[in-house]
Amino acid sequence: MATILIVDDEEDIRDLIAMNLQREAYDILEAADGLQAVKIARKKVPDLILLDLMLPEKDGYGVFQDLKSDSRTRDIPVIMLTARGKLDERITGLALGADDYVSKPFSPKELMLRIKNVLRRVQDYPAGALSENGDFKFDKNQLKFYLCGEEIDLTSTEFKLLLFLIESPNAPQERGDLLRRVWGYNDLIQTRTLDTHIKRLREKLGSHGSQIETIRSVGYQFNSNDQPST
Amino acid sequence: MATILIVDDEEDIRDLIAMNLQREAYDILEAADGLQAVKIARKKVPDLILLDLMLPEKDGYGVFQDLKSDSRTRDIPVIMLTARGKLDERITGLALGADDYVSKPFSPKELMLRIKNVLRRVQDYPAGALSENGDFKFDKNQLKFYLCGEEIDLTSTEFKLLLFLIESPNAPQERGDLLRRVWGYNDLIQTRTLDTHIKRLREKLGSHGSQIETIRSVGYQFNSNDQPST
DNA sequence: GAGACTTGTCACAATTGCGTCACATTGACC
DNA sequence: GGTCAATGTGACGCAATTGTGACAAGTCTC
Repeated sequence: MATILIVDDEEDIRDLIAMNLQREAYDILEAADGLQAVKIARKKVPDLILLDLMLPEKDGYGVFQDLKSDSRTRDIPVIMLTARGKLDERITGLALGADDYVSKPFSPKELMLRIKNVLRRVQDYPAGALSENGDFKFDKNQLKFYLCGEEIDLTSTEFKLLLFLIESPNAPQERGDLLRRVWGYNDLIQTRTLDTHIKRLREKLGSHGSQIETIRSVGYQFNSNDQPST
Repeated sequence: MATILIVDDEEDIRDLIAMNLQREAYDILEAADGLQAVKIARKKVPDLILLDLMLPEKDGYGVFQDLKSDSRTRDIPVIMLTARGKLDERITGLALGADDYVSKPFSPKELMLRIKNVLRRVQDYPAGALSENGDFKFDKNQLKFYLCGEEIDLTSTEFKLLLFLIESPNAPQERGDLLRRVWGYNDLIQTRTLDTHIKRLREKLGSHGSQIETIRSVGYQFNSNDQPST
């Protein structure tokens, strides 16, 4: 379930959003002014904040800055709502770091779409969808792999193999296990396929390729560079 | 002039609407049942559809679904009319994607207001109907597509396909999902239709065609050139 | 009903992933 | 240092996937 904080004093917008979203099991928090919003956001961390820039008491941008300056709320995506769709306001909002920007009047459909788009980023990544180790980062949903922030194109076999190695770092993985888990081979067959793929992986990893170590007569092992937290 | 399609078999409502609206230069189309409504809507694309859920022949929701599953009418705003103002019905309607919902009995003034509200969104603020990514721009109301400001003629299938890809940029869209969302295929059927349409799209996109990337054994992905706002 | 347009399917070409092989290199043990 | 098994490496070929052009059926327009 996603939690959304709505910062707005107009009831109809709250109703609209509540009606559209609650059916899909969203948890709605409400706040009529800025201070309260920041307070709620810090207490129960929402997945998304819907911020109306036309607040009665406080400047919407100020609330936004407050949220962004607190580490507990800094990384929550914010969708801004404004009465006017002026370009310079839009630019200001996006420049400040808003994730999206919707001008009133808007259709329910549009708002829902934007909310879902933003939430998709959050919800598509349930715990475990991202796997990370040092400079190695996996996006298991999108089947993408990043090395030092740069996307590296891996084939699906390479992806599975590297992921399996990295999820058990600093421990040798036996050939038989690798063949079973990555290729689905159940019999202990004799094949050089594994070695060839290790080679191709090392190539694609460049200087980091050496982190895949050969354990003679056993298999392969990924050596993490991560410092164990002391 | 705005064009409104009224799907209703109660003459008084039609009269009411006609009287109120024609003075302000609206074009009224009429349909007494679902099939006819869908037919008219496809032929002469209205700006707004007023759909009575209490139809004699067909289920109003069914008509709605029909309209929404056709690319030519999918993005026309729909106001639902119902005799009952139950909240769950209202929610069902809005969840399905209706733009507004009016319960009978209603005052002419209220209905006019809602009609004008919806039309204003479409006519003055087409923002919700616009989808944009880099040089790619969609007008979902007019079903038009612009590349670098120039209109490119897309068929409705091409439009749906490209829009779906672009609304989830930089992420692979699986063949199955595309076939389901664009073609409505629910079974995992084996077809080359998708590939053929991708090819036709790439052709029409010219040098930008390469932004549609093939993800082997998975599907296709649209690569955005947009810089993420920092 | 003629003609233009859209769209699904097919056959064939091009591409890509991947398993295997031959040979080179390495490392353990004598 | 010699020997042998295990692994590294580059090349090759098959099979699956995708690109491409043509075609025919269906739909809409006039």
